Amino acid sequence: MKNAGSTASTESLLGFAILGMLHARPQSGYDLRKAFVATPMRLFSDSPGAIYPALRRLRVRGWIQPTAGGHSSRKREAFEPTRTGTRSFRAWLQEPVTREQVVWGMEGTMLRFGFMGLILPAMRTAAFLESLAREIEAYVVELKRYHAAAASGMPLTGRLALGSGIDSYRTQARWARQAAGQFKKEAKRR
Amino acid sequence: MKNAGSTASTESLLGFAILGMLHARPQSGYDLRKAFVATPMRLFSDSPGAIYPALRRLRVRGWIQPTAGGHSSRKREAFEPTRTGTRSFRAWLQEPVTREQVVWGMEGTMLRFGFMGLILPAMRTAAFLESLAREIEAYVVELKRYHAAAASGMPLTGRLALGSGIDSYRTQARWARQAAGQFKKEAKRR
DNA sequence: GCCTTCATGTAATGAGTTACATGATTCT
DNA sequence: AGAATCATGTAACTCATTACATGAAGGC
Repeated sequence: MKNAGSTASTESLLGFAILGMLHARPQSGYDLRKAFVATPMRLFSDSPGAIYPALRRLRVRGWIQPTAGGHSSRKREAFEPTRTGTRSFRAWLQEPVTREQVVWGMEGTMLRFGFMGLILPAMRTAAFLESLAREIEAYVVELKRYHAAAASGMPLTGRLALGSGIDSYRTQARWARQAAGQFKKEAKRR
Repeated sequence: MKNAGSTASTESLLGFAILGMLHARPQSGYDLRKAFVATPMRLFSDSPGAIYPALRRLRVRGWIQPTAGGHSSRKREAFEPTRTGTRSFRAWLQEPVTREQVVWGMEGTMLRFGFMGLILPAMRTAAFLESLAREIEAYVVELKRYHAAAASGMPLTGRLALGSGIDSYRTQARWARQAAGQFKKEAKRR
């Protein structure tokens, strides 16, 4: 589904998801597969045909490397992020939220937010959430305009679907505003 | 991103989106592109490299055909659904809502709902919404369990992201229940 | 020794993305 | 006539999907 939302480096969303997981803890491809089925990261594929090629891509880019310990007893090869990997990851986390990302689904955006706590200070996270809220609110205005204008000529279900979408976005915008406040407070507190 | 959610016939979500638009009104590839940028269907690609191949696929399957009138003045070739196309479309609309579809994003599901008013009776729509609500609610239970269990070992942002996702799902489930009620009433009224 | 699970991979396929190509039509 | 827009298409590339292949470890 189009791009992961990265302007600079182009890597798939799955790639960044893996990179993020490796920032939490060095893991093997098999570990990642298990995590992808057992956690809310189910959003991502657990198929080896997706994960192992992604791992190779990341390795070739020099973003991850096998852990120093080498594959222990069992033939498991765990990976950890390299320094450039962490730099790329941080850059990805800090990319501005675009309208496109909001329109094409919030998976990537929420994934970024979920990983932010690993390596970004609270202030950055607050800024991210505020830009997210702004983008969503702007998009809601656009959607409402359309909803009002094109109400006729659409089946009832179409109008309801659109209305439900608008509501979801508004809820998410409110949430982002409120969470941003929390992180700002957190940033000041310390 | 994985499948459109069809068990029987495999056609991409874009393909079904196009098929649905053609049920509303015969259109050319160019018309569809314009609609995809100008309406909330922006979710779909407006790139010719996606739409024209999709149109060909649908034509080869015998689901759509050029309109009888032929391309009027300008070289526009409008398409309309065939009888088998409508049958496939109706079958797609009526496919049960699966957990996978809920996990992998509601785009396909909401798209189906939005088109339902075109060719399905209110009773069917109500049934669809109820099965949707059931699936979402079951998934929310799963997510909550994970949220409670894995609260530790996740960064704050991760927990918040998960919590926000759960809230969104709950809101959507409530909406589905309420809308289902409306359609049931509508079905009885006539 | 055999079977299951662990663990990594590859091949074929399908579909979307970007970017370019190609005519036809209307406007000025 | 020349420019802009209409309208359809193709080529190269990327990435995920399904399904299959391979070998090693450990349980019985």
